[in-house]
Amino acid sequence: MADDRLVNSCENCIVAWKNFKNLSKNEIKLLNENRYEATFKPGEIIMKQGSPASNAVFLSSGMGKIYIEGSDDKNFILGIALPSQIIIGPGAHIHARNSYSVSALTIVRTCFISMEIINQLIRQNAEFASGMIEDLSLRSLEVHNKLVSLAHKRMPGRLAEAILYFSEQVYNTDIFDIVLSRQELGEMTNMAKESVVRILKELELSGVIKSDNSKIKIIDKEKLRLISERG
Amino acid sequence: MADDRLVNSCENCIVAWKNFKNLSKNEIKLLNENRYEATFKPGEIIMKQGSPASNAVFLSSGMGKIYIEGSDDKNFILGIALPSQIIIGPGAHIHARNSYSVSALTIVRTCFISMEIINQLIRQNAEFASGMIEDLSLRSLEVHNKLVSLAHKRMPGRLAEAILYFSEQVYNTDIFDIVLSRQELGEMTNMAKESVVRILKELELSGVIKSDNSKIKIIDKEKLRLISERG
DNA sequence: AGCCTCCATTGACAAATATCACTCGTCATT
DNA sequence: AATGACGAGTGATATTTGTCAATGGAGGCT
Repeated sequence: MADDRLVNSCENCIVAWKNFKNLSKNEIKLLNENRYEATFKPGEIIMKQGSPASNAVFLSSGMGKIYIEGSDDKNFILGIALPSQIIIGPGAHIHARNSYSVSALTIVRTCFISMEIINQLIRQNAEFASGMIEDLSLRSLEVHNKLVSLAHKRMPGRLAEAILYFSEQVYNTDIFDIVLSRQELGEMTNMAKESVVRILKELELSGVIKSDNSKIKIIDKEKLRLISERG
Repeated sequence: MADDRLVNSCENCIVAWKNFKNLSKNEIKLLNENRYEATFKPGEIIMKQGSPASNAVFLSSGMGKIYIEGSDDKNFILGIALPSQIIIGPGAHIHARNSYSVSALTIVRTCFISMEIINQLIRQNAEFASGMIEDLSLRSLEVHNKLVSLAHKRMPGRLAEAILYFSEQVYNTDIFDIVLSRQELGEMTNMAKESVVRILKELELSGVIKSDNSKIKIIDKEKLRLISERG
């Protein structure tokens, strides 16, 4: 039977979650036989906050926006979903509900793997469980950092931090086309879109970055880092 | 050999972490033989942010303050450490450093258990590992909530939330003596101590609570909840 | 008793940030 | 080519919140 899936197999997948390295051949096979692919267009919702967390999601290509939906359309963007990560909210292990939503920013190709399989692997493979703990801890640390950032930094610091995030965690270059609108950049740094615009301009005037519409170029990374750290 | 420790044994400990229920008799024995007790006076530091996360801490009595130390003495209080919880930062599973500090608010009696033991148990007991994942997830969810709260709520909402937290998670009653100073209440809700005072007064004037120095009494819980949720 | 320190409280003011109202492009659709 | 929707950008203004300075009370220590 021909397999017309986009990703041939978990075994040789080059964007597999690092923790899958801890699985045996048979366990990988189990994964591979129980994964489902789907492709999303920009704007489409991949995972919906509050709905049953029945699957873990993995991106094989593209970028997603991970965000918490608050009341009155006030969203908070936690970060960008990328390949090689497991996308699964902390709620999955508690009440089996998604703790956040994920929507496609570009064309996104995904693999879905049932939480039943994931939980089975956790129970039967201690190294895998450890890897899951590590991943959860890492996410937790990131959220801790966000918390401190929100609590202690003023707008320029938070925006500088976001720019560094995109440069270092998402694009791995100092010049990039940012996928987020000013509005979304505001939802990520907790500021009004007008403030994003103004502070972006300030950063440009002080020679730290160059920003033209969606294009952002970091001119003085050290200064940017200083602004990010000083708050 | 006489054992003069305050807690007789992990086996019949009534404030044990719930996940220890997943351990076998032998594993409990291992815990019990490798735990160390210490008593702290108010103000003393139980766990220091940045220092090696060599132990998990458990309170057998008293209350602690879990806080992140930012730059320039700007702390952020994450919550109150209580008995029956495991106190261990997410950093322990990543780079073996404490992600936050914990200091005693009252006289605190603690058990320390080495991370080596904890990690060994994670590796050899899948149920225990699952329980650890659950705990981490729960903490993660709490921090997510804090994040949304900070980002979307104004001061009265955040303070109302903190009061409800103390009422429901810490004291389990509607009238209590709060252990935190106004300053610390501010560090928990991200507001200046003067603002804490002012909003406490507003809440009192609108008949939601009664507050006299450290004594807080919730008069209208529904209204308080409304303020907390509406932001 | 007198002194000292810490904390709560208050009022006046300043700083940070949001909101509103509007203009201007750009791009897709008719 | 005209229309409309959406996002970027700008200036004026309002709101929220922090900072500063000062006062007073409670408790511990000499």
